[in-house]
Amino acid sequence: MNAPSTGFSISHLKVACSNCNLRELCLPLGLALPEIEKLEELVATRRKVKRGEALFRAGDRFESLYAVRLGFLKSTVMSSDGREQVTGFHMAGELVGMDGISAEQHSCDTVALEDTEVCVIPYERLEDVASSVPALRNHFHKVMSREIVREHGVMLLLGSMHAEERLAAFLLNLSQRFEARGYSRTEFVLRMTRAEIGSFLGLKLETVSRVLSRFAQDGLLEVNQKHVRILDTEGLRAIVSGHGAACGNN
Amino acid sequence: MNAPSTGFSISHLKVACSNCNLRELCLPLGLALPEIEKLEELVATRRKVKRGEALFRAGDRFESLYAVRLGFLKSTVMSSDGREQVTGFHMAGELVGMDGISAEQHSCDTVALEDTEVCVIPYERLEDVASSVPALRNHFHKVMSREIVREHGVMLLLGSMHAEERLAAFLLNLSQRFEARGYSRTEFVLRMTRAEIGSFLGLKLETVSRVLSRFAQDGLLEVNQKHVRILDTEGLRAIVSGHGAACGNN
DNA sequence: CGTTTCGTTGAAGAGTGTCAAGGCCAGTGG
DNA sequence: CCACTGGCCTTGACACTCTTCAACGAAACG
Repeated sequence: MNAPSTGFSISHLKVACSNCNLRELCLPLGLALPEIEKLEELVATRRKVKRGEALFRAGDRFESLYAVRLGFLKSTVMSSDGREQVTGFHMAGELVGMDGISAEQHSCDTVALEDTEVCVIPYERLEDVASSVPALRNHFHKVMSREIVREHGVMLLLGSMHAEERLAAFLLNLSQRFEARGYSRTEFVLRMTRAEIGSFLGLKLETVSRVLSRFAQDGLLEVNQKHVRILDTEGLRAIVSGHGAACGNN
Repeated sequence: MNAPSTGFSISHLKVACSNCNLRELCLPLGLALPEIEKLEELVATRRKVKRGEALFRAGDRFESLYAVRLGFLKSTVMSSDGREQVTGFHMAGELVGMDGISAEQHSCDTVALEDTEVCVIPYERLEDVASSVPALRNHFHKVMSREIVREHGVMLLLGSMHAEERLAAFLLNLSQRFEARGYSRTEFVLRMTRAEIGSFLGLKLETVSRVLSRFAQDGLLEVNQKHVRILDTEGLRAIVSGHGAACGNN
């Protein structure tokens, strides 16, 4: 029963949400012990996804949701004529796969941008457990709702912001998410390419590159390929809120 | 107990989902009678919203979801610096308010574009009923998931399409939704202004107007202010799929 | 260590936005 | 009934942002 810290048994894979350091992100607060136990039954297995591989693809039968344990992924949708759009980037503690519920098959591809590990949450079981654990059900609904709200924010960004504003908002968002996970708020590595950032932000990769260079030139940040250090968070905020702060009109 | 078909009692307002002609849109298929009864208890009241009034506003405490019975609404989000983005238009049979679940308060405004009537679905009661009626719970999850998928589509549109493609996709989407409700697929009235269309599509109202004129000139449709008649659905489809079909490259 | 992928930068051009003027329509009040 | 008003829509001219095309440099990978 008690797995030694060496060894690599199935039971070791079978997880302990209760001492997962992501539980504040994944789980509702204040679950009683019996509830946590039900929950741990829920998470059947883990799954590793190598960089470049897909966790699932559009058209795949929907069976499970996935909680990212570690790593980094992107989701993309594709139009009938082959245009691709990155709809989101996912990091530890986030839940992916909810797009699949509606049609019982996935509607987007979700691909690892670095070696990634996820907890597999069989959906049918989740439905069962959720109906008997109100706090979990509630939490699940909130997570879905939060995704809807997040996407509203992306629509605002795509629909009404300029390139510089989009990039600034994007960097601040990443910054904040890293911070919430205990990483540096100001210094991090971009797991995605310029083209992927561009796709997400509705820009071409050249524009992304140029704007990053401009930010660096203006002393807002340092960029070295994928490595970013934010020097002036407030400056970025000012850019998001209608260009440079000094510009009162608009 | 049995309300006469004349009269206008509360019980009459208290609604019968079972013979609502929108039930295919709102409800899961194949509910047994007792389940439908539970469901009818759920829908406490109706609410009328006059043109221009808000069903709810960002910041309002979240208490209920709303099923549109008749009318037309828009949802908008607003950035801290006052930019507004229309995130969706809603018509009969659609569920609105799901943005509010995550933070227990709404994060967008939802405003009637014409006199509208909604069924009020108190959320707490929905959670209760859903946990004991699997089909309903399932359906609810699907509706939320569908909203996520819809928004992915909007992100694709905003992130990677040109003005003409956006407008064509928008018109086809409306067309299809009207058809699903038994209205004409080819002839309808736009309930929103050019500015609202533009906001939704990430374009300025002038661009919307120009593109509509161009479509009319190309024989794809007739436009008369808010009245639209689609003449060439296939032509519009061709535009959505990478500009004019004849244009093989790109 | 070559090959490939990714990133940067420049110049030219297309697509939208901006500004401005005028037309159309519904509602209002004389 | 008609003139007036205000909101909405259309159209033109011009400016500007972003894309496109192209070349090159830098890092990653086998």
